[in-house]
Amino acid sequence: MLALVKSYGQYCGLARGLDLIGERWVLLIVRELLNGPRRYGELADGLPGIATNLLAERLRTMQANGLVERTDDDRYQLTALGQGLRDVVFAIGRWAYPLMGPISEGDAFRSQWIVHPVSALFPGVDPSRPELTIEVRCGGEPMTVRSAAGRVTVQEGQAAAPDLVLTGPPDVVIALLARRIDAPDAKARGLAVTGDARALRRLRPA
Amino acid sequence: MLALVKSYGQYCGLARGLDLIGERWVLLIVRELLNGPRRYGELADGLPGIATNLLAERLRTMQANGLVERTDDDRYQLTALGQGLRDVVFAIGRWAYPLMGPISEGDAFRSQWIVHPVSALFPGVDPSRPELTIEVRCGGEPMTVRSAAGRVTVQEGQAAAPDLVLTGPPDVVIALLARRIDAPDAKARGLAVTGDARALRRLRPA
DNA sequence: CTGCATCCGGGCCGATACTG
DNA sequence: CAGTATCGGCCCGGATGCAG
Repeated sequence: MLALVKSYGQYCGLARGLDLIGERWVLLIVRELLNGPRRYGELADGLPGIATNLLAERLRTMQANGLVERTDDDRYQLTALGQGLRDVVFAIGRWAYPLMGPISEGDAFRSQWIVHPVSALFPGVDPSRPELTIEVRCGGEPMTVRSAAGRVTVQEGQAAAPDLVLTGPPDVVIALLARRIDAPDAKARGLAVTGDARALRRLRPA
Repeated sequence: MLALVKSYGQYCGLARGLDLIGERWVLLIVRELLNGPRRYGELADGLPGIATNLLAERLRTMQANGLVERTDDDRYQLTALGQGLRDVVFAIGRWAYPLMGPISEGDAFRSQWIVHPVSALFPGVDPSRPELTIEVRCGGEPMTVRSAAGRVTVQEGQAAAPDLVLTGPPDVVIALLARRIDAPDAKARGLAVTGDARALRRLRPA
């Protein structure tokens, strides 16, 4: 095996982990694959800014390191080891979230990027959560947030019969779901609401 | 400010976080500083393999990004934001720990690197933990693991009157503390024990 | 001696062109 | 669609210099 990646050569768990995930783009590729298996072109689209040769090389290295494998239909998916990085991705996201300002002009955005922050807002199972289906439109493909049987899931695609449709910038949508702002504030910041926004209050306690 | 670091330019919490901590060596510098303020030379010693110019440049960037600040006596220490990375460092360590084999010849090691894995073994407060002081010698400066008032702490330096002294390779010491192996196995793998190793059983439930 | 700065060779990154 | 080939430039790593 070619150890192309420069190892830190330190007997330390953090250093060993960074030998596998410390290179540029690796954790962002993991972010995309945490939502399920993806084709090469889908990954390239979800990683604006990556060069095609780098994506190919990273996928090869991640495969050699046991993070990624190919499916029967030639898509890429995380191995069990790769799935274990969910906690790492969420830990970094939680840490970085407070220092995210409003979205700026030069920032790229993909609608699937709201899956992790929204999932983090509604962890685990809470039977007191109401049945609720929300369609979110932040640009690109619409996303569906569904609360059912106490569990909240986020999927790509529009909802069949949403109770609520939120259309606007991603930072405003997330702030509203997190109840850091209320509906009038969100509307002042560019959000359009179809349906009864008061349903959100029962989804997440203040 | 000069944004020297190449940003991913993605409106995503993970990408924003990696803009600050994704560069090589940054999280390892955080690892060192999580144990308290350090001088430049101490950092260099705790980061074998780093080039001196890189350490200086990283510290400057981390200071500009609000992760690190200087103390009155010109040492480096983490800001509140930098301290928040403890969860990230631990998440990566937990993930990577299972894929660490025994220490190999080319690996560098520093005794302070056992602080995080040992701390992770004994989280929070547990009143049922016995009062116990263990001196650990894995090479370099000895370390002291102290269980007092239900809380386990790890510090540099030897203990005044340890109940137990463990001398041997770091992987064996940690495996014994984690109770993944027992005392006879540990001795077979190069560990020397002074005192009654049975005291460890009360420190951590099987 | 500590705490960096400078210099240099090689490799990685990023953009583009190209191919089955 | 799914990569491979190529190339300029920047970053990394190692050695050395030097000021307080």
